[in-house]
Amino acid sequence: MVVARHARQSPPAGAEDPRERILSAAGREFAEHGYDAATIRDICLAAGVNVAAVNYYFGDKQRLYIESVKHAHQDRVRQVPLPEWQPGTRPEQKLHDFVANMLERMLGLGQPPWQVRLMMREVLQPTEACRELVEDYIRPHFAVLVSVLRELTGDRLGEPELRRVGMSIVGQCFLYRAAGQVVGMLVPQSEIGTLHSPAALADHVTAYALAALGVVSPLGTPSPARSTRKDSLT
Amino acid sequence: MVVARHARQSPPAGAEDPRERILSAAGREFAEHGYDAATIRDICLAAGVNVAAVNYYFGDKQRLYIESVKHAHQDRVRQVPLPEWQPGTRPEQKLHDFVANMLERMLGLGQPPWQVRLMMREVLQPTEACRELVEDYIRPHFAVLVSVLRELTGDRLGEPELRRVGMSIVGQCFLYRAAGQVVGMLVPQSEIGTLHSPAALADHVTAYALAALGVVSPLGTPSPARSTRKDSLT
DNA sequence: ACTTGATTCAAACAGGCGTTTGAAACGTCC
DNA sequence: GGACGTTTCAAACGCCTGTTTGAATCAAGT
Repeated sequence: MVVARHARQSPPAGAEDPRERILSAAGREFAEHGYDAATIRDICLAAGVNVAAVNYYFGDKQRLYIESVKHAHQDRVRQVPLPEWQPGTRPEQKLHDFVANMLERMLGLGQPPWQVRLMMREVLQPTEACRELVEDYIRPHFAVLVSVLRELTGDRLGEPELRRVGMSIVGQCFLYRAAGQVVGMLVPQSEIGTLHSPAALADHVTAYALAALGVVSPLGTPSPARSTRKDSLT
Repeated sequence: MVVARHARQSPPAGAEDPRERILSAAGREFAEHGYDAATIRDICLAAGVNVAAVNYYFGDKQRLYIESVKHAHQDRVRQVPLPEWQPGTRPEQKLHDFVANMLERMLGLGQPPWQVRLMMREVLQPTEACRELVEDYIRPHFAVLVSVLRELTGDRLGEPELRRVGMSIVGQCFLYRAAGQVVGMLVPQSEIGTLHSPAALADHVTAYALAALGVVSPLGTPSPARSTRKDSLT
């Protein structure tokens, strides 16, 4: 009956903290199988705790889910922060960096990104945790994109049009994240490692946008213009 | 033990055919709740048949799922066929028609498109039914898009590059279908009915592509060029 | 009228699910 | 050492799931 209303009094809280272990295991399971198919028993087995631990620490499955989404979200923000630029950076470079950053975050070859898979589920079929995710994580990123586009276009386009262009850019990256397997079926196997790699896609999406906005000459014209892929931050 | 291996001998097969009713109800339930969360009991209740009917007609839940995906797919192909153009149609017009057609099919205000939701699930998390879906349904559509793009660019771009541009176009539409709710949170409420309506999006995506390919002048320039939205097939 | 096969149905089955329980184990203070 | 609040555990509880069963119903065919 005692519903564990107590601040954790082990401030170091290493990987030994059961609560942390449950959150991590739950995130992985929810990301892999979805809310319904993921079972508390599997989560607790992976976390090395008793099945009753979930009820003890989180109350029920739904609250565990919400907490694990927020936990993954915080992890991801810490791992891949928004890019920051020197004062004089040219906007073309900023756009390329932003797109490369977003693709790296979405397709991230760094580590098996179960956090992204979990958040993707939230985006595709929103639950209660979604609104928080948008406000804390997605909206700030999108605002940066729009501000970069504003820098690129001056005052030729209004804010609503800039948002629409921003959606066009995000959509291209989103397709590869959400429907990657289908893309892999439509494109010859030899191309997906080259023309559709994160780096190549960053070049393409950036060039596509810059050409559409008239900053560089159109795709396929002899002079591919300047500075869209000189050097990145890495 | 008799596993119902018999051709249906009621060729008229109106809405009274139990098999058809089960397929339709199953499609709706699977589309709404996903494979795991959808229950055979709910499906049979909606179809007005006994729970044992699923086992009788389809064997088990998984085969019912696969059959219902294919059924929805066939329905959709019949409802929204590929656009066909008069011999002399200009490629800019073709691109606009294609994009408008794809958006109409995805966001379709025609009828509550549970068929699309079901297929979207298959794309986002492929099962066995996915490969068939790609070969029969998605690949032919994509081939038409690439051929239109080839018409537009002549031989300035190779086939691989054309595929990548095609993905850019599909991605923009896909975002609105798959992540529509998040888009609705990022964009002011007043804009989603106007600037982000299917018709307006078709204009935008087409103009964005044509500008990037150098067919028309860039976005935001005084002369928006000619003929990108003269008239459609409807 | 009787047989035969296809179809429907209510009821039950075994198994997995989220959740609860009550007691044991643990650590920490007086 | 003993008392107390926190944490862990094995076991069980209902409930719901997909599936099976065996009899009832129906529609011809002979």
